[in-house]
Amino acid sequence: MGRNPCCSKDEGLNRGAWTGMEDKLLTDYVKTHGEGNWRNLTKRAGLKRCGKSCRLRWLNYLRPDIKRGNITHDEEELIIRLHNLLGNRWSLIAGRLPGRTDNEIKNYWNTNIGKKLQKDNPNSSNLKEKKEKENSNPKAQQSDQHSFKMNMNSSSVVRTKATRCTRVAISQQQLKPMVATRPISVDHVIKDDNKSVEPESLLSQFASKEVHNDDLDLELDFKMDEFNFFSDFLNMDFSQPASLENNNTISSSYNKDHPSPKSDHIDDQTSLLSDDSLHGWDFQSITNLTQSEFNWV
DNA sequence: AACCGACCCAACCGCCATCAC
DNA sequence: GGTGATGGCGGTTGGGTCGGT
Repeated sequence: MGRNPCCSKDEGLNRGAWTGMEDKLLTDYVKTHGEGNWRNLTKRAGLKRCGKSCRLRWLNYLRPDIKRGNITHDEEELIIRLHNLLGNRWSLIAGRLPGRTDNEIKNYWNTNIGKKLQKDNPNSSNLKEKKEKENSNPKAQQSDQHSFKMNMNSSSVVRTKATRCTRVAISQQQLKPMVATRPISVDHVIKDDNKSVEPESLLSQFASKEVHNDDLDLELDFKMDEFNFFSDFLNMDFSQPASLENNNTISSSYNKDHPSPKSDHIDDQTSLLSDDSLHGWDFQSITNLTQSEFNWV
């Protein structure tokens, strides 16, 4: 059971389509006070709407930077590429299409692209049929889930569930080549005996081969903001057609309109994903990383 | 003109993650 | 660590519109 809805139906709140007056109240309020604190906003702005509804209305409709309608052929192609890569991660896809909202892209996919693709590939059963099949045959469902897991190895879809990871258990053999090739920021390192070790000391030990076999299975606290490979990856400019081609190798430059989070290690952001700097960080690396024997804690 | 089904899309719902206490 | 509040996300719904008969 989940939580109760944020606004119950008997609170006397308005529902359904928004009126022009409501839009104006919301727009004026957000322009004056900024986004956020949506629940309080409804009272302060004098709106009889639940906060969630206000947030959605603002994000999907009232925001000044929103493009509406007329999704271009280029945008459609980009959506297809991104969907192929990310699956139904509409917010991530929308993040790569300036002015487009996740809701709009989701609707566009469901009403246009999805059907188009289904026409092109009539063998793929539709969603309803799939669900009915699952309901009538739970074993087949389990099997499907199993094959899905197995197929993750070969799938091009990157599962991007936004989960913060601050700790990873890692063995010396695994860490050593990483340290040798990439700068990794480490807050502190805990050895098996629970004694903390200064990272610089550890790295220099690696460099001088002073770490012995009994130092295996270290636990690191990464500064994940700096170890930002996945966010770097997701911030790539996929609008460059070459981005997803070239067989598993990323060859795009950064989208300069959407710079990546700060990195202390990379001086020139725009060159981070250039051919040279990407050496060793291609799709195969992602696969290797996710399939590695790290114990993501 | 009236009916009906298909389509579109704004809005809603339920769940999850995170944060503050 | 537990709990409630809040924001964010993806899936789904339902009302309006359009086109065909």
